[in-house]
Amino acid sequence: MDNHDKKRALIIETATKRFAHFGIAKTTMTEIAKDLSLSKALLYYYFPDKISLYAAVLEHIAKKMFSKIKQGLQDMDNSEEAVLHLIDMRLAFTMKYYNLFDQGLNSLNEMPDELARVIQLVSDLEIKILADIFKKANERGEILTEDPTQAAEIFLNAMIGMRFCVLKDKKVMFIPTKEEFDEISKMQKKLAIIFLNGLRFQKQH
Amino acid sequence: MDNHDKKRALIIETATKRFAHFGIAKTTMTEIAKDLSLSKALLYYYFPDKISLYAAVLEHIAKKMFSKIKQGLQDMDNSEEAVLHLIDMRLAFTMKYYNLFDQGLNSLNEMPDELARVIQLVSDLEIKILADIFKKANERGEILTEDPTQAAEIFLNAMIGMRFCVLKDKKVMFIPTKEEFDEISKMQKKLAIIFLNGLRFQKQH
DNA sequence: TTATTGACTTTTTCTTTCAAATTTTCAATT
DNA sequence: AATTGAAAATTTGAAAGAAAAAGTCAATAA
Repeated sequence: MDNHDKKRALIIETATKRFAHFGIAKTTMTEIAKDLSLSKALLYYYFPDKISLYAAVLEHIAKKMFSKIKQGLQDMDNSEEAVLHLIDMRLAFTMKYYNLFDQGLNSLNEMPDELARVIQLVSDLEIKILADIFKKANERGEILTEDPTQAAEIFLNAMIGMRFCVLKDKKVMFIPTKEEFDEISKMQKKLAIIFLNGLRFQKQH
Repeated sequence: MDNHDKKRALIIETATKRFAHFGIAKTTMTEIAKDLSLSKALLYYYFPDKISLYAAVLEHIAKKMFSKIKQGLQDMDNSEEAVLHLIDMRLAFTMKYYNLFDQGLNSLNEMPDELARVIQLVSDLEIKILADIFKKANERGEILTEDPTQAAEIFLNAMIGMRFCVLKDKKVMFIPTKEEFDEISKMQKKLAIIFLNGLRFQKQH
């Protein structure tokens, strides 16, 4: 990693703290520059605009999460344990970086290309991880899926989407409480168990 | 049904057209009154406020949908067919009354009590319908669920939530297109099949 | 007593304006 | 290539006032 990349990484690291805590809207480039004791203009030397820096931060955190998930996955020898681990790690990161993840999804206006790219990338990476879990389970004979990637996609959409439904009833204005996160997590795990069970003898069609 | 109730029903019917097409925000009480050729004040004689009228419309449409679902359910003798039918009917109504259903979920500010009540009611009704499907399937020996209501809740949260995830990637500003609705529906059906399969030999715990 | 209304009040939303904050650019410097 | 200060361009936020919409009520008709 050359000097340029090192500095970039440093900026990302610092920006992460601000973005994770206050979200993109409540964080200014001036603040990030001040945190790093350098000029705002220099930030623009390393990142073309605020959104790109934000996207870089998002990518960084997501990859950190995936690396942690994969790490835990090494010791695991059955798919149920693996998927529940994925859900747990997801919950931990979502709670810690709520403002970060929230933004990308929440904006109703048009999404900048760079951000869209990162979100797509992150989504693909997560599907891949889960698809790999399914593939291994397939090999072990635990389940029987012809298309692990598709199954992963279905499961992730369902599991992640649950969040919106569970929170819908309650009046969740800002950041969900620990209890609300736990409720979501519990639901997601129940879904996971039934879903995996459903893959055991999936009908071929 | 006495005169009072008849008039109420007429108001609801007329209001439905406006709300379904323009949503609650873009529909005024004056417009509804004009449609009915009566005074705005009279609307307030029948409904305490705009939200209550909106809630009544929502309840009316939801019950219409559930009645249609149940009707179709009568001829069906297996759970998969039944659940797929539920998804189809849901799609049809969601497409037709998109602006209607969208509102309740979308408002980030606090939800008025009356609207919350109706949404809860509608949610409960749908859970009951699906739980009944599961119970019947249980009796037929198709599946094996100790808690059909809980299973229904999990499935509905997952299935409905999918919508948000599937639409997230794409830039869906306003009303989703037919294609997007179809994509969601396809996903939901795949989930349904795996989920039902997962209930066949559910682990007791 | 119930249904209905027009005129009224209150509340919310929209528009405009303007200053301040923030993002973004750039020529000059190390 | 890395860095900066200063300035331009853009976005945001507050204030104020107008317009629209929600909601009320005393009077009237049936």
